[in-house]
Amino acid sequence: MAASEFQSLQGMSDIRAPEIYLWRMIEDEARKLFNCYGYEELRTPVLEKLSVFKRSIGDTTDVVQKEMYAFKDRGGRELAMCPEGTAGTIRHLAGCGEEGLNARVFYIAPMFRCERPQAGRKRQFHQVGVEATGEPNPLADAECIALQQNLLEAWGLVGSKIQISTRGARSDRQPVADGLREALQPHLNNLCEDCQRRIDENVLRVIDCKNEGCAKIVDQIPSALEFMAEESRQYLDAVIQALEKMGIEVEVNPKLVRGLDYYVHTVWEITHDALGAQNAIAGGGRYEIALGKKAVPGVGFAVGIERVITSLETCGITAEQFAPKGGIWLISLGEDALAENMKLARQLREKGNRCGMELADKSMKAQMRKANREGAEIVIIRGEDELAKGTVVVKDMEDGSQEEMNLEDVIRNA
RNA sequence: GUGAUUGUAGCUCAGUUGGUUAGAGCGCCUGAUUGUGGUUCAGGAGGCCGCGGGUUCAAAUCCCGUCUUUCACCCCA
Repeated sequence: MAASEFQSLQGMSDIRAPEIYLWRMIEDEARKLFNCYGYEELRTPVLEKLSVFKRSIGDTTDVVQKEMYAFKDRGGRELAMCPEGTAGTIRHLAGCGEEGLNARVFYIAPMFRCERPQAGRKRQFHQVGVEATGEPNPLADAECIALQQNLLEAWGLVGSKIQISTRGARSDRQPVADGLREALQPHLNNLCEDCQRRIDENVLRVIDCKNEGCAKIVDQIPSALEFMAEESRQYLDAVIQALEKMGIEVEVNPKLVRGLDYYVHTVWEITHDALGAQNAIAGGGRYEIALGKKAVPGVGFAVGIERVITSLETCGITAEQFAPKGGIWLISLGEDALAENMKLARQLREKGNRCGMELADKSMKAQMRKANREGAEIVIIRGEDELAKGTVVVKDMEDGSQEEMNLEDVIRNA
């Protein structure tokens, strides 16, 4: 709380115990599950050439235009900190030749976006995401969504909703934009200010405007899907059918808009009510990204760890549940016992025991209090008497019982 | 980028119309006869009142700036 000259940056926070226990659970469960699905971990640099993001996410998107940490380094090179994970991943895979066109990778990494912080939005935030490259195939998309659902389940998250839609093939973009514009034209004067601007810049944004008046108008006009080629709609249907076979329910929402340029065909979003205005905990879709000679097709998703954590908390899942517990606490009475206990602690720790002790000469009462506070299950007491006899007193903190035991036996049974 | 909002002890917060040594609860430390925790009781330590300016005899309190917190818009995970 103490604000100082050397405080951390706005929207960037330090993560420590107990909260960190939840982070570790999330990461551990993710790695386990990704292994089951045959995904390998990929760690890409935080910094990339600015062009990587411009080219893949899109030059005109808000993410690139107003949210990135972009700067020139000492050599005048234009760089940016990754605002999302797909671009860097595909930049890597695009350089892997044949192998990169049929890969399954996942990442757990920090992302950076220079926006004003608010609920569920940090300037440094963290995502766990996957990418599976390969030619468009509805089954691949369905499997990716299945993986995502399994992931949320593995974390114990309940109450999330999945919405799905399609952006159609690239060739559908123009007809969709034209079609929507034409349909909206008669209502132009009734749209909100933003939408009057958006109708030219990015019609799709009009579709998901939260303004009530705009929403009503949008309900009256045909959905974007109706301006797409038949094959594009069939592709979405195939994904939905495959999901149904796996027992995964989705809500089709033609108004779902995903802003990044690289998406084609299937797009989806997971929302959770716990979150407030930023209610998406995960988003994904099929894409096509040209960062090399050949465009890399693939499908993937990313989950926001911070947002998952707030959602988990409303499910009653807390960090404390994953806190390390129990262990042994050593109590030393006198300097000799203290020195000997240092040795004992080392031996116990070498055998994998969680073991703590006071390193200063404190009263027994103080040491016992600390042992209790640290949640020790067992306390080992050593004073001059025990030292002389080669024994220790072993106390069970739960029921308060204690007995004198041979030091060797204690180490052997640890 | 726009509009609100916050900052006082380790934590959660009081602090009257500007006025003397800035408070509480929890936590922490020490004790309640020699080497035994979680309960109780007694005592104690601990504060650049976010930071920098200004007004005033006098500022935690009023004014300006700045950083930060939280929230919304925009957009996204």
